[in-house]
Amino acid sequence: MTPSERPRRRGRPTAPLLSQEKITAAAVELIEARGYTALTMAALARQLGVAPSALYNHVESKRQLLLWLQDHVNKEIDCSGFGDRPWDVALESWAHSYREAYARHSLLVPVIAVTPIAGSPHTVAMYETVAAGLRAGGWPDDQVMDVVVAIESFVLGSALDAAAPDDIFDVPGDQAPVLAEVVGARVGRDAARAAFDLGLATVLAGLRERLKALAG
Amino acid sequence: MTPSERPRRRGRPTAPLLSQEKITAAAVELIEARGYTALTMAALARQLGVAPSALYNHVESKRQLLLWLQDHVNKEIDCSGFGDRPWDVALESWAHSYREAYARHSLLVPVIAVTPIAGSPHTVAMYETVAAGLRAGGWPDDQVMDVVVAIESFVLGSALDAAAPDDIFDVPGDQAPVLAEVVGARVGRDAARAAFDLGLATVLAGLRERLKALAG
DNA sequence: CGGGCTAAATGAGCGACATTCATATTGCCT
DNA sequence: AGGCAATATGAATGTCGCTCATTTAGCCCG
Repeated sequence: MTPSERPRRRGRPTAPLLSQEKITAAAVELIEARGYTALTMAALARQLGVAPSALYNHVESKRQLLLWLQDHVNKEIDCSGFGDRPWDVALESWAHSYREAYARHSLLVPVIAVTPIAGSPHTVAMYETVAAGLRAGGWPDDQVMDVVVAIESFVLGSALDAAAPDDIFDVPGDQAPVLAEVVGARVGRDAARAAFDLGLATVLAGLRERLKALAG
Repeated sequence: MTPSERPRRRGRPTAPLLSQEKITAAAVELIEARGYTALTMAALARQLGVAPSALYNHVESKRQLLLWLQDHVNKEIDCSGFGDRPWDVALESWAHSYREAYARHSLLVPVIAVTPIAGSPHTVAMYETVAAGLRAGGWPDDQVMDVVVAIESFVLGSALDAAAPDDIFDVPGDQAPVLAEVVGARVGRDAARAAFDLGLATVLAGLRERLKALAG
């Protein structure tokens, strides 16, 4: 049987079929169902029941779509600690939440790391919250962004690392004996997670020390 | 005037025109001259005076080419501190060198973060050196890779950050007043560099403290 | 010495994508 | 009622990475 072709209407529909919200939601659905390689403009249009070219009435380019996705992801990052908890505690839970979000969206990392935040309202809101929290915690204005960027760099690097296969460091023991041994010494655990936890704890300890030195 | 078509030979040449070294070198040249977007298989073949399909007798895929590039880049990272300097000093200069290398090759970051190192001899050698250095510095085997990965995550995240435009955090002051202020408070400096230096110093301080606690 | 195997090139062409464009249809505003 | 703007369609385009049949030349082996 010929599949009953859905009779697509030509021309302007009564109500717009597309919008930023619908497109972003469909993209998220697609990614969660079939991963980032499945996110093509054609597949996205299909998901929305629309011709590929129709998307371009609403989104400038695929790159812009990724920025919408970024803002969507950032909306889910937990900044709630800033305000009611000490800056270091808030920073820690923010970093954890941030890493988890981008571990699931590591393909976005190289895009967002390089894109101005101005067009992304939730992203701006997040930075505002974090910056205000650090300032309230006693950090001088001219170091706040350095702290934010340093943590963020670590978080995004760790998110990439979390997307790596578990055996990424496996090597024949005769080529690199020490490496083979220390790699072997960490099997069993979630290695990427352990490295992140160690790194984050270390940075936070260092930051506390630094702020104390500034104040004292 | 018709450009004198170089008479390409068909069939097997007397001596191979291509090899891993030549291809990698040509790719580096191309990237340094015209950036990563110019690195296409066609352009690379052109650079080598060869048909695009000829490349595939020597390299499996573009992805593999990028891995060759990774190994080439890693060869230039300075690990000389390990062996003759204290572990923390060596780690610091390694991190600096590492970041500089990948700031110039940030497109490789998402690729290498996810690719097993086994096929890349210089990369393996680098990790072996670093692992041996940390062990010699007193780090227990089961934490060596966590330290390495933590530093590496920070370095790669910072390399991405270094590729970002300077105005990435610029926002209208009415939308995010605190953010606008703290961003304004760091103009003039190389912001990405400052964040990296602060982060690295902080991590190193934290690591020293942690190792002391382990020993004591 | 000659015949086949293999390495290494060529060029045509394919399939996936993002993106553009002419065109069509419809609602809204004047 | 007329016209404009919004929003869809589908065909077409250009760029890529990559494959394949074919060609040529050196090398090994009988």
